[in-house]
Amino acid sequence: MTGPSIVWFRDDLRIADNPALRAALDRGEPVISLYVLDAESDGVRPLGGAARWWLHHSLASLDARLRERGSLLILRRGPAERVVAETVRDAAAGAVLWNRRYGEAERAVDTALKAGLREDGVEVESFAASVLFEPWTVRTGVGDHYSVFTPFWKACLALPAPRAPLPEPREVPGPARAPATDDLDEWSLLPTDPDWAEGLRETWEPGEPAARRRLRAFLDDDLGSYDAARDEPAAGATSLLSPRLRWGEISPYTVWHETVDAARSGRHAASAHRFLSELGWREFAWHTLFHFPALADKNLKPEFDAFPWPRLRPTMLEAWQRGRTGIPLVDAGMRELWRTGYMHNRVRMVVASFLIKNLMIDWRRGEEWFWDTLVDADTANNPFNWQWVAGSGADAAPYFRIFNPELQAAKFDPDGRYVARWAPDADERDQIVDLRETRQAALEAYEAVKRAR
DNA sequence: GCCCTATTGCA
DNA sequence: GCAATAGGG
Repeated sequence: MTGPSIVWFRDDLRIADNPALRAALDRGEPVISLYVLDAESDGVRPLGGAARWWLHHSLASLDARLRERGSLLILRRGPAERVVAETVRDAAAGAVLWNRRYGEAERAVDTALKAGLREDGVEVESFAASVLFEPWTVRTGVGDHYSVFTPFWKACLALPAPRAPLPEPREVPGPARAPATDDLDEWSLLPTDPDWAEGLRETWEPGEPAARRRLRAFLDDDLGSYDAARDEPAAGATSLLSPRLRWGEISPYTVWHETVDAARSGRHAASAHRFLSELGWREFAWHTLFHFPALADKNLKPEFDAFPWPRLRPTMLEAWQRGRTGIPLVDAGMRELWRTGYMHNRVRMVVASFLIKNLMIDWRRGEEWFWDTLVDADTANNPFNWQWVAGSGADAAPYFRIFNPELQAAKFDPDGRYVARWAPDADERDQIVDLRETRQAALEAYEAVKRAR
């Protein structure tokens, strides 16, 4: 069917290595780039506050890049299945292209839309773009999915290497008459009353060009120290790519290949290997979500349903959220998060362990807070990693592995630079719980899980 | 991807 | 008295 090609952008806000966009350009018809803000489809999780901030700026950046190339980004809001179908009808489009999603609710939308459009004679095609290995391609010897990371990643690495990234298009010709679009400002994605985004503006530049520069700077300047320093929150040794990958401003294929190239030309084999395995954890989280769609709600290990969470104490939860626990490393992490929409990975593990094991608050409350405050939270990695810390997840830390925030600080922030930066006053506070007593109580509560096994 | 405790070896 | 290490949660 002839007629313009619609590229439905979702978590892939880039023009380089975007197979759906590439396929649209190859059709030779004008291209309509569409983004749908969908808070209505069944089971699709509404974005958190920090995510909305990032999305606003990333969409603005994508629109600017499309305008430089002869078109623009069309914005619509509403349930995606209806909105995309309407856009197809209004534009008399001949094809709709998108990059695949792996959550259950998202797949349901995409599958229904695909069927409906094909019935109307519209070409529909989808592509792999946000994971290096799609969930159904990685199987154990007996055909199961993996539940332990190391064999999972080994199996991935034994598959054919991820394809090379596609080059960035020079032109994206739009139709003579562009379809109607919403005004991005009308979506009110940015906070106004109050405007709490100052720290985010100071910290981040969303958008594809900045994402590419960040990868380059990381590989050129920081890769060498990554393996040794990645666990030190004050070292600045990590890639800071997580939000860029979450929004698809850069593709994992690009990260993969540029990292492999950097390692080939340098002496950073151990660091490159380690960094790629972090991409592997990201893959593992998406695969786990694909096979266990209730990841954000249900314990992956059902015996954890027996865990005796005490009645929620809102003041404890709030002290944690605001960084007022009196535990320096915990407060530093929670304030970094509140200010910047980000937290160093080592500190994420520490604050999560503290919430779950010392405060005995259900991991879901922590997951919700991170969902609302992190710029990089996605529907797979956020719950996956919370379950990992809780002990209820895939290849999780055993429950009895309880982080001691003071020892973690001594080990990974020995000169106290990170704590001094984010929580210089934390030492003056009373600690809201006794680390030793609460650790013991958590170990005793864990007995219920062991009995339920 | 950990922490705690007890024990051992050495001073 | 301390550091290193094993064993177990």
